[in-house]
Amino acid sequence: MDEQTRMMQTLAGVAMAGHSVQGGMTLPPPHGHDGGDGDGRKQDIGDILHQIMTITDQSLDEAQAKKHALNCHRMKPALFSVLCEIKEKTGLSIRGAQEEDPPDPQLMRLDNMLLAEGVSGPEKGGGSAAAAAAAAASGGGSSDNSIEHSDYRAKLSQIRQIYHTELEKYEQACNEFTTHVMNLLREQSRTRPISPKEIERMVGIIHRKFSSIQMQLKQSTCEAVMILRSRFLDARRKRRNFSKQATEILNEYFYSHLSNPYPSEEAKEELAKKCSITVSQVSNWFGNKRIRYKKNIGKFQEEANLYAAKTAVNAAHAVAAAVQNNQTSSPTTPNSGSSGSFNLPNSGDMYMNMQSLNGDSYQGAQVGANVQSQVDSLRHVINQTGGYSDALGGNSLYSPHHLNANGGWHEAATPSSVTSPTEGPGSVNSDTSN
DNA sequence: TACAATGATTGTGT
DNA sequence: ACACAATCATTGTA
Repeated sequence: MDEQTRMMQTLAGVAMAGHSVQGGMTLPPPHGHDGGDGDGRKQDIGDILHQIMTITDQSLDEAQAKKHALNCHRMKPALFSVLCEIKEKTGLSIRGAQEEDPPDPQLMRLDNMLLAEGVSGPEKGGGSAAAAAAAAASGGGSSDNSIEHSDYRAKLSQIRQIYHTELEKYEQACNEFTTHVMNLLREQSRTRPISPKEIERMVGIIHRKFSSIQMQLKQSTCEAVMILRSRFLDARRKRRNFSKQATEILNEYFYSHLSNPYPSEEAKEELAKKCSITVSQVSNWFGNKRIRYKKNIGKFQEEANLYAAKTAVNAAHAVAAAVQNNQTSSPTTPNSGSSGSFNLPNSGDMYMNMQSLNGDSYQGAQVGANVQSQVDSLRHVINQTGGYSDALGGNSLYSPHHLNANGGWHEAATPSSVTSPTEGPGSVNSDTSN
């Protein structure tokens, strides 16, 4: 407004000084001769300018009519050239005030995040990559959780779709508005001088306005993604019980390694693969299992029996097969001497026999490990059938003999060093994770 | 709906 | 880095 007023005053001044404007310019058509004095002319020009300035306040029809009248006015070219001249002079200040927009760091951050999340990236690959990255970030790290994250990905792609449609809408609105304004300016350029630079500047302003809206969109999209991530990838919220099969496999391992239920990294991986869960899930499971078992052994007795019996059958087969394969006459009844003792000398001997008889140390170790794991089960079953007193009572037949006085497995492993050879190099089911 | 079971997280100790 | 213990939050069930 300040600029406009200034221009108006300047215009009046120039018109006066240069005598380039002649005659009155009131809407009733002016008289053709140079009859007016200075004051009259000034008054006329003032009227015209006032009309121009107030044109926006009038109704559309009215304004259109006035515009047309002004356009047809014989003084129009003269007035136009004066306006051009003034504009030329004042244009510098406008141009000087204009600055090239620097890249907004916040916008860049949002862009990067959206790209990383696969919202603004390429269509398909981005999403899964983001899901995988998110999975890795959440501590999973395995590729097995793709099924788990399908829901997450579905939601993510929903967000992505909304984001893109909104973005498109904004872009469309921006373009529409820009062309509208440009048309308007072009139209107005017939009545007032508008340089291409000015149009450009106006377009820039519009774009900036729209990009700020776009930034809001990006921000809210980022927020939505973050919420989604916390909802879906915080597994505590989205806990799924493992499949029956998986639980069975884990329990089988647990109860067949009751003396030392600490699967090695390799064993964990193996179990994870078998159960279609992650290694950390296996670790969690064993952590929970150990603690819960230890806390309430009585409660797990039945389960223990079940799995022990289950694996005992396998053990018998495995032992028989191993014995047959090795054509040895080793005893097939592993704990004939087991009277509830913690140490299982036979199992150790068996391993030793296997290894000494078998030239292939790796194979020997494997057989040994298998045998050892089955021996745990066998011992358990035998103890059970042999009648056990309460598990918590000191010297019971089936007691957590593998647990030390402190209730820890680790210390108990020391006296049962005879079983440690089963975890020799190359042992697949080695429990020596420490 | 209350309760148990269960997978995951957090804090602590080694 | 790992294990343990406590705890949380969800799921399954009677």
